[in-house]
Amino acid sequence: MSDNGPVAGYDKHAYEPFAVTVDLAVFTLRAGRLHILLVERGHEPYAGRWALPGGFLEPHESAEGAARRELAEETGLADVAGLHLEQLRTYSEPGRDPRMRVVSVAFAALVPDAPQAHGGGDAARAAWLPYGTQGPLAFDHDRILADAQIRVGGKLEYTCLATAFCPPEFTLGELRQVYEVVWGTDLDPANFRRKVLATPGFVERVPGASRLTGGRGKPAALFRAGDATSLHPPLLRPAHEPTERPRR
Amino acid sequence: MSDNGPVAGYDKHAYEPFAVTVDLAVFTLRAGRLHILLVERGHEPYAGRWALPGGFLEPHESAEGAARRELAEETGLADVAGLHLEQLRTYSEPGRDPRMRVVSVAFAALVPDAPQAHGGGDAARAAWLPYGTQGPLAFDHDRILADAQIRVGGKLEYTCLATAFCPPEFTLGELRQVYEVVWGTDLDPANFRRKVLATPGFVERVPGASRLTGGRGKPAALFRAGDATSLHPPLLRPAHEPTERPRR
DNA sequence: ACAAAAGTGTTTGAGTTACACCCATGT
DNA sequence: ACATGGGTGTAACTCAAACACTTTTGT
Repeated sequence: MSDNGPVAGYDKHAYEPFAVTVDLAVFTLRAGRLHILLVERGHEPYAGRWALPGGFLEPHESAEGAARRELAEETGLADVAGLHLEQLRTYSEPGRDPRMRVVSVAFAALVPDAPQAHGGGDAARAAWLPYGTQGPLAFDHDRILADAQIRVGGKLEYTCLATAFCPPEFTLGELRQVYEVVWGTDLDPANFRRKVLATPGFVERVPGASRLTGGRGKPAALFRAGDATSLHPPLLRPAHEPTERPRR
Repeated sequence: MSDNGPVAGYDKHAYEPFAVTVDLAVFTLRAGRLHILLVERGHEPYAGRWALPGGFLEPHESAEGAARRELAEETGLADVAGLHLEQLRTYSEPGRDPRMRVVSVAFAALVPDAPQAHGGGDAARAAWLPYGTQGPLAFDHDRILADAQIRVGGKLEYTCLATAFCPPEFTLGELRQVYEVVWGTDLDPANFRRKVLATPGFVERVPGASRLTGGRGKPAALFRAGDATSLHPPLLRPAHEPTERPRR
């Protein structure tokens, strides 16, 4: 952005051009497992491999705009406007695409329990796969996906992001399951409930309504996502390995 | 990255090329204030305005590589390898540079009390300015800088990042000052000390040595940065609006 | 009746805050 | 002597983990 680069006059074609793309890690919760949206590549390189959905930036759009457009095309969802879409980071290592220099802005998207995936506008096959079963992906998409999963898991701790996985109305048990599935841990239902309700604006009660929770158990109250976005104090993930702490 | 874009054959010059640059928000602590490294623009647009240092990606380097190269050029520091450099996000709105389509990967860098800034390899003037006194910057750099400051402040809470502002050996008072300056709050020295020492790997004692703290007061023990990177439990910033707390 | 999940209550303990107090140095 | 910042001790408080217990459904 400064003029300290080698080109002072911005000769548009003097240098090897960079292609700029977006890649999307689209997560959903289905059948109690974290799923990820993937497309199958039709040609080389990596023909037949799964890859993250994505595509080129068009001249008039920002990376966020391109990501939301791709999200709509690949998921087939009608109202893509309300979905959570978050820029992750940009991957720019030379050689990450063998054909040319591609700089890719990666995004993470969170969608409620998903409609059928379909191959977007073109012939590529698209599918929701349980996270962890996807095998090696094309390009550096394994790394992007891993980075995305870490980011999403971390953001659950200090944001109200978890509601993005839920339908418009949900029970606290469903909300708790979001944390349990993404973190791979169990949470105490009683303490979770207190914690969520003690955070103003995290969720709000839907008056009157309640939902039977799959047959078993007492019917649960329904909640909507509130207008809060951050979680103070945070909802900390249980310590994975209990830290051996020296006492004085 | 997928082939869902409009161009299947990767014709390198068929599209308006994107320029890819890096922009750096370089922070340091000097004289008890947060300072930011800026360069003065020599020509239009925004001639005479301050801007973040940065420049074009060269064909063989990643954004991280370009950022570290620019950091070395602009700060004049010898060992730029150990400095903390962190990708912030990518700014890609069309029109953010009036001349052409520029996609910029922004980084935040943290350096210990700084040597003289000098204009890098070219004629641009460079200087350390106290954060907040810089006036409107060129392009969208005000926003990038604000985003960077928020990110750095937040990361102090749950990472060991604060040592990146310190020289190789430092006192706990100096480390505490990092938090106080970046957050703009005062911290209790006693509790801060306990908190830092209770986190394994945050700092380690330099045996024997101690430093006179600018003349006044008891000589303080010296510490080095440890090998820990994250802070569990976090060192939370005091509540911004003081919660009405019943006194004992 | 039993299992299962929602929801409430209570105990306990870890961690933080606030502040009192001593220590070592320069002026 | 006194101011200044380093460093230790401690009581009060807050919050969250753990778990017992009641409620309401389906089988």
